[in-house]
Amino acid sequence: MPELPEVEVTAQSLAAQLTGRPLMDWCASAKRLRHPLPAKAIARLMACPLIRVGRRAKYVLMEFASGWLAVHLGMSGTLQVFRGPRRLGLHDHLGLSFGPTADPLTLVFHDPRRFGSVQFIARASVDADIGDALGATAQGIEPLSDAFNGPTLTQLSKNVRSEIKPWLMAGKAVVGVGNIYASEALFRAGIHPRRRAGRIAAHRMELLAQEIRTVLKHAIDAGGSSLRDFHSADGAEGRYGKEHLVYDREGLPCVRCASPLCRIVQAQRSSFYCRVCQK
DNA sequence: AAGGTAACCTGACTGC
DNA sequence: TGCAGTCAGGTTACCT
Repeated sequence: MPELPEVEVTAQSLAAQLTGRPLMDWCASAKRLRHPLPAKAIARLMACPLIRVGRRAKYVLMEFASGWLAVHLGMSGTLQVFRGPRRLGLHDHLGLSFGPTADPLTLVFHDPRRFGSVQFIARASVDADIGDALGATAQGIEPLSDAFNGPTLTQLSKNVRSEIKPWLMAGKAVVGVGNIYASEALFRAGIHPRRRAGRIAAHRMELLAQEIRTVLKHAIDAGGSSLRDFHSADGAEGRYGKEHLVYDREGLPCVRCASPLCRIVQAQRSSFYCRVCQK
């Protein structure tokens, strides 16, 4: 479910509801996620205020004085805030209760497929960029930052022989672009998903960088894509799913030229594109 | 270095 | 109604 826009919408919602509140209690399920829950670190955060909530790549970052809780939503994860205390239900893995005691809020991490994770990143272990501590998919440039533009993307793709779509999704050059938005941005830029990254002209890379930003911003404004069951931390549904131009539209007419859209598989993931409009 | 493959999981959907 | 097969927004480890 969650690519950058869904994670951003979640982080913004958590920030609005939980910033400044102290962690008062927590509970966890016994089922294991991609990483074991950092139980000791969470225990040490008791009574510590949540300084702020942000995002890096596809990670939600909850900042405390001693470090960050980094939550990855995997394929099916959600973070939702509930008023008052709340027990963990089926597929809930972590509950964090924030004060004040008179009016507590409980944050619940729910993830049926358990591809998600919760890690603690100690402040002391971070040099410059927290992305370095988060793994291979968080190394690249944030696509909504000023540092992300055509010339930079062109520079990074020099001599890269990988196909553009898997390269975009790998997170080494740009982070947060997942399967949906990679397909959408490439369609809007008129670039075939199989084209070699290092063989795309600078002016087309410029357009691609622009379309990546456009697609992500539109999705954030719409509250995220709502495939299956995405909803943000306040329970609202994303509406971007209705705006997909190619994703999950195999065989349907291209909005530009009306020829049937194609589906191929790259790096084990479905790619959707128009064979006429994308070269 | 880059590509392929399998693995980690549950749930929704399709077709027989 | 049920059962088997397929697919899903992500990441990582291990092969060639």
